[in-house]
Amino acid sequence: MTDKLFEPAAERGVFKNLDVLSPHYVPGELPHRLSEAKAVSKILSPVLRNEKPGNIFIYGSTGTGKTSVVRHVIRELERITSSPEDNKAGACIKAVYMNCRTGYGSKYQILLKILSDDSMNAEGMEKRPLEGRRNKGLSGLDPTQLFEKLKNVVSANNISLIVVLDEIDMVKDVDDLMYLLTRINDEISPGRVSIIGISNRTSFKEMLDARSRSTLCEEELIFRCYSAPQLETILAQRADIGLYANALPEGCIKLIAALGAQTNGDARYALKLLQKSGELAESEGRKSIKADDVKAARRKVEEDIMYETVKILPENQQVVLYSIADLLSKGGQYKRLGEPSLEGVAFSGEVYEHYQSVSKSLDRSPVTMRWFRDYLNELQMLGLVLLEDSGKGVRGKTTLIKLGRRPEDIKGIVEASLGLT
DNA sequence: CGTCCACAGGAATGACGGGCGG
DNA sequence: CCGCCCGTCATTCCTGTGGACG
Repeated sequence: MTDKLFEPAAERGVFKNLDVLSPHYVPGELPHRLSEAKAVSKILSPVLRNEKPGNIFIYGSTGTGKTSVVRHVIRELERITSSPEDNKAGACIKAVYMNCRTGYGSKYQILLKILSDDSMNAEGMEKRPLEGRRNKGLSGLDPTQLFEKLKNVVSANNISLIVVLDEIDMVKDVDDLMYLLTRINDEISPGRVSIIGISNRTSFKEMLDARSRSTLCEEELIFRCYSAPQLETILAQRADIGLYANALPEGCIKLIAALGAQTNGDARYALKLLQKSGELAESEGRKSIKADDVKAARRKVEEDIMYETVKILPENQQVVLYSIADLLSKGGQYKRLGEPSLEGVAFSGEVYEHYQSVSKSLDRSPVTMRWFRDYLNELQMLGLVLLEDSGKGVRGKTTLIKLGRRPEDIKGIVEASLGLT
């Protein structure tokens, strides 16, 4: 029983406000991430005195609040600078956030984004006599010109520019980008640029060259996974705002949190689990979630998450993934030489052959070996396939390809994404 | 032991489409 | 509307590497 006698009539039985469960929602308070938020704001605080803060590299697996914390701190920073009594130094802070996975995978695209971002063009820009007319929207310029342009804008307006690069491991020429952005600080007197890089890949740091590593990692933060009790608080907080009272029994919170903790302490996963559980309950006309809903939602969530990553892949990559799944689901092993067959493993050669015939049957023209290999590596980066160097004994030099889960499942997901039958 | 096979991944180059100036 | 300059995707060519085999 709630303390209210009458609940307002609602179409939905469980959800009051679904937005709250979205991964993009940044709550006013971040449970269990206060010290991280403080650390970030402390590093950034020089910006309020018009001094350059250190670059930050944030590392932590998915759903550990990296993005939320950064957005939260930036939001706070913007609030402070917009109030004259808090912003005594008159600092002009521009923060540009982008997720490098979605369309910002090269230094060019990133520079373009920074320059075209609303916050860079908002007030002030046109008024200053920095270059006369064409200030807005210039693309079709080469990177060095973009660079000069950015320098001018930042310097002429004494901007403290904070570039947030989420999923920074997805940008191809990071080293170039790092060099470019940090060089601005050497070449201009007023104005400064600092970088916040976010990644969930451990290996990323090693991929950087020594120079850009030391610049990016001036300050380093590691976000640890959430424990089950921590996830409980997070879930309870969101349920409080997003769900009707009593829609989520205590036991279900614990269950979802436990499952979330098993899945790398991924809050995003846990929240999605909550959402799907609620939808299941609603679909049966109930007003509260049962443990069975949660269990049933699990599989759905995993498929959903995978589907999301597959869906945004270029079609060619999807076809490559499909070929792998298809071959492995048929138990593909290397047949040409009388070699020991390995369960669930395929060689790059045979997969390429299969890919060619799959492409034909889909009425698409297959790409060359060369690109096929690049796609394979790309899929590995995304964690969709496992590649292993065939060490000794197997064959000259080849790659062993495996899938993280059942080939049939992946096949189905890609089929859905490509719109096959 | 040299040669060939099967593959990895760098470099050069071209086709294509988008925004911009005229 | 056209030509220009860009980035991206893709091909082609190439060099390197390691096991297999006569």
